[in-house]
Amino acid sequence: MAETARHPASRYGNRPTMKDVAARAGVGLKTVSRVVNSEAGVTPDTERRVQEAIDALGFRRNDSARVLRKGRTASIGLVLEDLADPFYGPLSRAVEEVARAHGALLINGSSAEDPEREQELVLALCARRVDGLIVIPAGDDHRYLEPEIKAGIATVFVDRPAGRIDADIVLSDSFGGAREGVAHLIAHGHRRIGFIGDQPRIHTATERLRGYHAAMADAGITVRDGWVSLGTTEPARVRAAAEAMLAGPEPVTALFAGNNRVTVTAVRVLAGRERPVALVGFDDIELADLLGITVISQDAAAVGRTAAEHLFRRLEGADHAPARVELPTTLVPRGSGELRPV
Amino acid sequence: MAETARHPASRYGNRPTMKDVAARAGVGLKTVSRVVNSEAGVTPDTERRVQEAIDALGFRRNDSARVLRKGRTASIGLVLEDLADPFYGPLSRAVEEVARAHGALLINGSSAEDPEREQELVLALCARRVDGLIVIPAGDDHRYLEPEIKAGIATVFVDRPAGRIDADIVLSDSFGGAREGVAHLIAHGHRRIGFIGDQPRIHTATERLRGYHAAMADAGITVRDGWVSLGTTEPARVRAAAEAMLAGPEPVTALFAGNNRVTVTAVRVLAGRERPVALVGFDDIELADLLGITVISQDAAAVGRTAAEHLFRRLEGADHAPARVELPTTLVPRGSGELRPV
DNA sequence: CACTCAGCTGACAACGTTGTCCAGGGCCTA
DNA sequence: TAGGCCCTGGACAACGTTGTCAGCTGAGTG
Repeated sequence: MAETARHPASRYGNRPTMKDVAARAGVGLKTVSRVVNSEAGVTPDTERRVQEAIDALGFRRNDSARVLRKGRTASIGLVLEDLADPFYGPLSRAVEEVARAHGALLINGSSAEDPEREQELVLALCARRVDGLIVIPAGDDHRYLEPEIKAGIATVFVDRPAGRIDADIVLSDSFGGAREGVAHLIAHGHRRIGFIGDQPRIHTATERLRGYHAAMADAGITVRDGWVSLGTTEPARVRAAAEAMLAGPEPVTALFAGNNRVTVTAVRVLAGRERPVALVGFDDIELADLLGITVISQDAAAVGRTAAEHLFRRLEGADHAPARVELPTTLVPRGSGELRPV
Repeated sequence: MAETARHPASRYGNRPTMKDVAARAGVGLKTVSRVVNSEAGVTPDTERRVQEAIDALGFRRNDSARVLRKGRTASIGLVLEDLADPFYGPLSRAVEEVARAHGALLINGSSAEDPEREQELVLALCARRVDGLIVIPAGDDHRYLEPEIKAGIATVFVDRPAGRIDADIVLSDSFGGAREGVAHLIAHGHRRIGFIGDQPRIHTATERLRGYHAAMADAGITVRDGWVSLGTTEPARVRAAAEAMLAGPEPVTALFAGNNRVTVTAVRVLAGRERPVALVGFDDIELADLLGITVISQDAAAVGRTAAEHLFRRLEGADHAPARVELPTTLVPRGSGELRPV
């Protein structure tokens, strides 16, 4: 027991170490290290003996110690909003693939759109000394990351720019995408168009709103009070917002949904209505083709891949000024966005 | 440069250590450690001085060293098939939430259904000394994990049992779910029912097929050649399989889809047909309600949560025999499964 | 046969942290 | 005022690995 307290690492369950392997194989510690790392300069016979000892003992190198010694963890951190959101699955997977190609593991965390939780997660990852960080920011002040970045943790922000610090960023063209989507509705004859988006705190939400306003202004349409709803994407509130816009003597004839969750709820609301209402949503959704939903599609996997590749280029020494990469969006017409106003 | 070689950890970018903080605050090393870990026995005044030094230097504890010393990494590994698959997003998120509640981080990896890649990932996680592992197995031989488990890495398998070793397992009732779904079709008058599933190598695929056979046998129906297709879930092949079953003089009047990806393709195939064909799919899909798709729903989040809770119970010392937890599925009738044969 | 040289091997320190243990100082009590 | 005790602080070793460097062996050469 006292033994346990003295050697807390026995919690590993007394895993064999290189020392044990060395003793069993009758060689020196460093020779085991050489075999484990496939370094040159070991006779085939010695190597065989060491390998046998490794197999017999079930030895597995302790990467914690290795990391401590080498200074690189071969892991990167990804902090996103919600792993369960269909937008982040492919993004995360794409990041993982790039990491794998570079021999790195991926540590994942969801901020749940809570700035404090984001910071807590990011700092935990920094304490682990991840080599790099990919962050989909929830907060709007990332100065807490300055010492970390200065200390060498490469960081790339995704989907929304970092707050109050200058850093690499990869995002979709939210403004342009929304503008195109709304212009598409206008081109099909709509003038009274509603916009339902996420909280204005979120950068993409305001960018998309800005796109909406730009398209309306381009067409010389004055946006009326009540056509715009910004808030949570919680179904009940989105439903209420949509229904309010669709009521009254001069209801909107078309809706622009600011993200995939809003689109899903909007589809449900519109499905229960007699009068057809046009709809364009930002972000693609599975089966949207079967439901005939017109969307502004952004390629989540491409965003993730681009960000990760950028990160590894930094890790390999690229030290140019922070860059901003904006990926284009695509309008995918499927019917709902081509309905004429009634 | 020689300096760099001698002190490879300078790759951290010369991050300050506790020693640096101690020097700056004019206290001993251990005192800094105490402050960092909020241990008792430090005067408020000393604590303040240390804290100031920490902030000034931008010190962040190096968890690698901590882990090495303490023997616990406060992280768990999750190896699944594909993070981009909508089934695994919620599962992964649920695992993450439980981990978070226990103060642990989550390291994620996708096996892409490749046994070799699974093993590679799992062993990499073991080398990191994750405290525990949650694995959705791709391979069917997990004896390679025996030394790891013996060495104390708690392991829970999910969705499919481990191969050739005895371990904890949490899964959905694939057999019962499929049987219920097929029986549902039979109850609506179908006799010629097709089954399209994943590769027989995958446990859930064969369990669901077994459920199909059981339901058919219960109804005294002889399953004909050509009603069953097992293979990849790649859209083109699923499409070909479905079309083959729907052709000929005695086509099937209903389809049972073995997983969400098959269901999606099946819906696409059936959407292009005149004659209505009934469909029940295993796994729920977003917007399936709007498309009226009847499914056997399994609660991915519940599976993830259960597995993670089980894992942490193990980590906290539970050492009963390996357990098997089977979660029930739910039939959700939405129209497609209630169509009568034509 | 002595010498060189190359190729293997192992002793040792260091990575940054935490557990143990001891020293010193202040305070309280007798 | 002396004695004892508690509280705070620090020296030191250890966790398991890898880089450095020096020693050893055996073969080849003059």
